[in-house]
Amino acid sequence: MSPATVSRVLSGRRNVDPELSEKVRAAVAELGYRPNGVARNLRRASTNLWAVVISDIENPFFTSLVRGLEDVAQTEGYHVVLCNSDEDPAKEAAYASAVLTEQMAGVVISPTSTAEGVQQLDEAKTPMVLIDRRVEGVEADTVLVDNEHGAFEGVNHLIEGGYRRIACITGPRRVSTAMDRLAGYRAALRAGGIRFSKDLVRHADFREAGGFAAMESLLDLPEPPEALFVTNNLMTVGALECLAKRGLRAPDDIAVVGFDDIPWADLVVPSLTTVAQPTYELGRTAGLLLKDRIASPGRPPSTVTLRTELHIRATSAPKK
Amino acid sequence: MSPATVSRVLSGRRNVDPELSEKVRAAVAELGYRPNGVARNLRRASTNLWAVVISDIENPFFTSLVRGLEDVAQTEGYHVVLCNSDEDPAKEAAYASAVLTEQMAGVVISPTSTAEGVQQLDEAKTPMVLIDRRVEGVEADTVLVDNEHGAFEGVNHLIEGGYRRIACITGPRRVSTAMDRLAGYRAALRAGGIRFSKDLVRHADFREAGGFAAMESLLDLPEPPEALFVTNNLMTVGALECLAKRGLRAPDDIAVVGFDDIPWADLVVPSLTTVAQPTYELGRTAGLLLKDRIASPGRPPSTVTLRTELHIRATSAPKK
DNA sequence: CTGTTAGCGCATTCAG
DNA sequence: CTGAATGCGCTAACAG
Repeated sequence: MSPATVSRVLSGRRNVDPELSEKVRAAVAELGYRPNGVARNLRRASTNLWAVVISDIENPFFTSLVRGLEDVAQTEGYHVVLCNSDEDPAKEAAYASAVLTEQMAGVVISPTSTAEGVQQLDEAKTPMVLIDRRVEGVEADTVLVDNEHGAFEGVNHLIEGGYRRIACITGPRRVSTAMDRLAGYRAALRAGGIRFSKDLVRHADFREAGGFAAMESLLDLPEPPEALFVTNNLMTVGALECLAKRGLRAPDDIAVVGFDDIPWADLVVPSLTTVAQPTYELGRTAGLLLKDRIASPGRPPSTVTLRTELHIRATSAPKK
Repeated sequence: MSPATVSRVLSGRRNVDPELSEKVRAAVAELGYRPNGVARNLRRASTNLWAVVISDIENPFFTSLVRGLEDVAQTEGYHVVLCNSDEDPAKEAAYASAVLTEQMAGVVISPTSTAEGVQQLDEAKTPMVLIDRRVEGVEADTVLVDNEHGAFEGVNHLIEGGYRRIACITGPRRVSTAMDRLAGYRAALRAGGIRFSKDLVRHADFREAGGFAAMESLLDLPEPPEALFVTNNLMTVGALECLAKRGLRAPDDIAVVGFDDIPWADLVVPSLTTVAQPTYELGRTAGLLLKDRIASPGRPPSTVTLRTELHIRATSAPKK
């Protein structure tokens, strides 16, 4: 029997005599034969690996997203390689390089501020899906949430609760997500007839320590805010820690709305009001887009925008 | 110039004339040449991939562990492939099979109850590190925590708080971790002069719903417990949800100690007392063991046991 | 429908 | 120290 026949049977080609096919299967079972995936990859000039490049798997936002992606990958016959960029453009670039040399089939990536790796992959025409953030000058499939609208809803909810002096802690200016959410904050203020004040806005780094420091600086204002909108989960945690350290409580001393849900938010007291993102769906959608991109590389890129959902809990209770 | 020379330069062999070496580097930069990792893998008969097979990346226990592993992998030049087994032996076996056909360099695995995949990998002599759980009949490098001692400390802490009727929700009988922690619970009762009662023990499935159901059944006892020890984080969350649903509060109605920390446990009120595991270190240690195993396959297997740490917070306040 | 053949790109012989 | 030649195991193209 020829190797070609075996190959055909094992790759599930149809044009093989059922009888021969059965003989092959029997022999395979008998000998415990196992195809060599690496050789197959070399021949096909592509692997069955997807890379997911995110800033940190320890952030629950990404954890759930990765889970969604991995579920799609599994049903489509791919494996997911986990890459933590830690928001470091150099690490992102290093992983992009690895994607190319290891001939991975595709990439799902949340770009760092300079998006070095993204550029590299774009030039190499690697199947790629951007998640969470847009990148100027790169035309690629993208999965986002309605950041501006979500922020609007969160801040508007505070305004409806009677708060007017509302601060905002957002992310770096170079990150689209930070700017989109800030825009939603401004739009809500405008709609509520509240004047925007630069003094109540802080740009931090999307991390816990950044949120902590920003909160400190806001509390040290001559006239501290009576409510706060924070544009991601880690900075929200940092801000809450700062409040706890100063003996302040939400919502009595300052009302709080955060972007991104945190695990088991319902259990904690006082429970945190959030603009929740459909994180699992984000990952799942990215996986489906990547699959399509691989199947038809020529197709024009599409952007999918998913909706956020305001989860009203205790920290945003109306002003007394 | 010959391909062999280029190969030698790029793999950092010493025996190449510095001048030629420089010329190669220049040409590589000039032409934007990129070595083909897949071909290298075929030739070397091994890839630079590590698989990490865990039940669910959405469980913070595994998230942090994977982060620790990935950090080691990165410094050692490996990539981490993420595999969610969902405690399903069939999925575990499927991933084990993929590890073999894709010629991955090693595996870090948290075995399911029947450990089908683990057996497969063991027979194939794949470099493998077991985490979190032991497997009967498999001699492999293992990273554990001192489960019995950790459980002892947690339960003893409740006893010292004046509680005597202490229940325990643990995991399946086939999982070593569940039994080790149950043993610690029994030992603490014995040391405290409290009679062990089977009626106060529940075996659930290490998931949220299981913890919820077990809590219900304990609360429905003619004489419900006054304190509770739960042997993992998800079941603890389930138990707390059950309490919340019934309008009961910890520690006033029932004191609670959980195994595994949960993210930002300090922020929540009432904050949860836990037997915390060094999850990042668990992953890091597994990575270091795997590296050593790959370097010297003949070496006898070793087991590393890390210490848990009792984090005393509000839900275990002494009995009034 | 099946067999023969060639070559993917590299690392490793072995000669020189 | 360098170059030429071989083969890792598979699949695609072609011939029968």
